[in-house]
Amino acid sequence: MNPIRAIRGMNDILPQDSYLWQHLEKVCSDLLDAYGYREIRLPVVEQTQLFSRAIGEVTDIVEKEMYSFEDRNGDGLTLRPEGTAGCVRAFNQHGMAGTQQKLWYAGPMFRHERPQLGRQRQFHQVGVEVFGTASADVEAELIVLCARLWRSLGLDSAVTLELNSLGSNEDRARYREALVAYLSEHRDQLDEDSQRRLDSNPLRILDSKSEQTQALLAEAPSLPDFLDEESQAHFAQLTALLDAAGVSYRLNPRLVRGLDYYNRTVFEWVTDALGAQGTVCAGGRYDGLVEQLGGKPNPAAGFAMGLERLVLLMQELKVAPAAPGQADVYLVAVGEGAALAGFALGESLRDSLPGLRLQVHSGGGSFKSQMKKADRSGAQLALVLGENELAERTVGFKPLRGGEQRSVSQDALEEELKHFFEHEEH
RNA sequence: GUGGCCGUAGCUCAUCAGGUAGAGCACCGGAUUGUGGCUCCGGAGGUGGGGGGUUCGAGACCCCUCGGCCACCCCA
Repeated sequence: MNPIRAIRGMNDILPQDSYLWQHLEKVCSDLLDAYGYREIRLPVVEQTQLFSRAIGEVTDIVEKEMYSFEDRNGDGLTLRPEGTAGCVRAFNQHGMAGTQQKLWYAGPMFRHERPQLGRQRQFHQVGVEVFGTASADVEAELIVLCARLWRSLGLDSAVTLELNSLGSNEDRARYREALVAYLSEHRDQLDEDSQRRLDSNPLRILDSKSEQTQALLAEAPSLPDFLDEESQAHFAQLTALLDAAGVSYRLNPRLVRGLDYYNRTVFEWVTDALGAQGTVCAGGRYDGLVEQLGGKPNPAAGFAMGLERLVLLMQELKVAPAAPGQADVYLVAVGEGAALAGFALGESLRDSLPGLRLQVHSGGGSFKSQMKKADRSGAQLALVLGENELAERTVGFKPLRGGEQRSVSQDALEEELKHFFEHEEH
């Protein structure tokens, strides 16, 4: 019989890596907490309609990447391909309209794409959203928060910020028209993909990788020229705030996002250390989305970061913290009586020293094989219990990383352990 | 979804004009009685991703399929 394998593009995260994920998640949640953001936990499955309305009917995500299915009631459901839509839905559903909300969430997202480095079918994001505030200090805070996160993780040297404004919906519509008019005249000079996008999603042509297309775009109408006064002022305020905070950025008038709901500010944190999947974090303002999903008009902005990519980047840059050992103390017990006593001793140590990372050997075996496991656990100390110790009510106290084994009475063990690890701290 | 490269023990790889597979690491055990890390010895572990075809005979050749990597596309 063939062994069952995981679904393509849906990977296990093994213990040798999970500690890194935990580290990343902890740094994120601590930082968000420090900025006053609160966690919201959202379902992984939503009505299909939520995503087609939020992300845009003609986007690739909706057209060909969603995991959609009918449930037993015949309802059309979809595994969330991104987090913002569900977050907006919750915002509306729970009557948060009119209040300022600073929220974050983390969890798996699903897109049926061809897997490659930094791109899985089940991948993980941390998303951050701010509802109810229209001013640019919101985007500035989101960006500054990211910058601090990169510093905490040791990634700041490898990521750069790209920034642009899409203007108002009207600005964007006028620009779109002008761009289509210009490109249509030169349609035959566009690459194949761009020709297709000319009808479906013309703004995406701006970040085409085709040299020929890029050459053509040099002469094309430029998005910043189409911004109305308000959008210009908004963008100016944002850059002033970033300058004041000392966050550097690169203005990229070609930067557009793949999801339809953005307006005004869009930004991306990119790296060249990860091959083709260079975007590690991206977001922007989406003032129209709340209303679009049936709520009262409510300004909003947010971003999401890809955790797989951040983990890869930490590994690539070798800024990942070292993997912790399985235990600090490993208790070895040989013989039936000793195994029994050792098991009880382990529990009593856990009572008296709750923070102690103690592994009690299980599975029996010789001193030799148990000691071998003690060593491989990464423990600093082995506690050895055999017939002799049992008879004397002592325990062998053996430092594994230098030092001599000595015998310690079981009554004094707690104090000896405290003493040992106080010195280990340094 | 498209294109290129690839798929041999848990991992990294080797072998051979096509004649039914090895090494290192890891794992388990041993090297005088109850003790790890170094060394030495031994053991276990592969229907050669899966299926079909060519052949007297295929892991090696052909096809399909599944999977991996890279790029496109897309995006975090």
